[in-house]
Amino acid sequence: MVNGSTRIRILDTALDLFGTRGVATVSLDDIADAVGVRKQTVLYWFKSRSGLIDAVLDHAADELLVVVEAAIRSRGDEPLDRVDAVVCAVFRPVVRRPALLGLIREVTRLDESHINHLRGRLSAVVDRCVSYLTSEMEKGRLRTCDPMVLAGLLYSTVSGTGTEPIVLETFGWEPNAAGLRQVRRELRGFVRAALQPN
Amino acid sequence: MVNGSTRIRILDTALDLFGTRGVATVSLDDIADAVGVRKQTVLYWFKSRSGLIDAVLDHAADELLVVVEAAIRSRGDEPLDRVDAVVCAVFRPVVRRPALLGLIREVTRLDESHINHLRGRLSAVVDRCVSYLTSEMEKGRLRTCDPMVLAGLLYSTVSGTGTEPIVLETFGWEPNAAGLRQVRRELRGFVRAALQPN
DNA sequence: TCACGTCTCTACCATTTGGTAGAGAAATCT
DNA sequence: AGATTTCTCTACCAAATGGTAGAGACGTGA
Repeated sequence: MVNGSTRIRILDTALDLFGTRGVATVSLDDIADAVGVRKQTVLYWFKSRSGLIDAVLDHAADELLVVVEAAIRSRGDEPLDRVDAVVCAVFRPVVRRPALLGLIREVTRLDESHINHLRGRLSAVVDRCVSYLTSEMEKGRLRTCDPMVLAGLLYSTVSGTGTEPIVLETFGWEPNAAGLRQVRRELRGFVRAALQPN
Repeated sequence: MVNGSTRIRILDTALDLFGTRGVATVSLDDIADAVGVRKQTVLYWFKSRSGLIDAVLDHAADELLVVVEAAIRSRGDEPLDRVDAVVCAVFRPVVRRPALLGLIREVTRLDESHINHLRGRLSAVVDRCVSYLTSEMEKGRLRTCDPMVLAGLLYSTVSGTGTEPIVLETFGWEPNAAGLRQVRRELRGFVRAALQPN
């Protein structure tokens, strides 16, 4: 494979389009146009639309895993700081690559097969997060509650904030760099308050 | 209009399908089949697909407004209780009519015109929520922060929890009545902790 | 030079989509 | 009864979709 760049450009472009506009509304022609190529070129690199979707999900999961893994290892021992680091890490793609979380959220609209595909890729991180929260709760360093559900709540809060700028605008928020920093600051405070022990 | 039932059945069915499967993936034929009628009957009642979407959004906004308004008036003076009542109220459709919040969330995937349509219907409640949070913060009865962003965060958390059962399942959650009660309990605790003053 | 694998193209197809035209049944009004 | 309105139907259509078939351009190795 001498020239891998076309394949990667297709993958990147598809991720952006799927994540921002929704998988269902993006056709192979849309992707091909955005890459500057014909639809048949897309079908040369990926055997079908469904295959492309799986490949894009893999691509997204890879990006996300790297980000989260790095954040979990980053800061000191205090769990509130560590969760805070993950929140910041997951929030970064919100600014730099808004499509990423948007695509993960698309999972609710996909076929069973694609759902399972993505789930397989993400389950390791999810398990690690849950067991981490569990152990910190047992030590009394986080508010005691169901760690599984808490992990889901944290995900919903961060992902919802990041993927629904339109909704935030309805609440009066302004979509610029200062606004994003403001949202991130509030988000961190919100999560920190929600996890505080006792 | 002697027989309004067909129109209403179409509206109800479309709300369910749009909300659970996503607006883009549901065709007029799908809706007609589910109602037990031909596509042309749908187009008799609604002048176009776009018109149907707006009508369904109105329908959803109406349902949601009633629920929220009632909850806001319900309990005593304490803001944590009142927010709790709204959380419970918004969570109820999650169980009884999962499509409702799912449809609201679809707003990020819609055209500008539909977005503005829905926004117009919801802005009154949003404004009321924000000004309520503001006044309670000034009285020191809620954790002080940006009330607009907080309102958005609350929405994201509740709506994300309610519309992404698939994600919650990835976190190990079990999709049955007991599981839902569990999620609601954790959600209320989470929000309460996040809003506690100081 | 020739053969071969890589990469993108044009041309085409079957299906599905939103939408139009207009007929027919049935209730309602005069 | 006759006329009109309400409601649903069959029969189409043009455009867009995912996908197939196969040719041509291009570089590489023998």
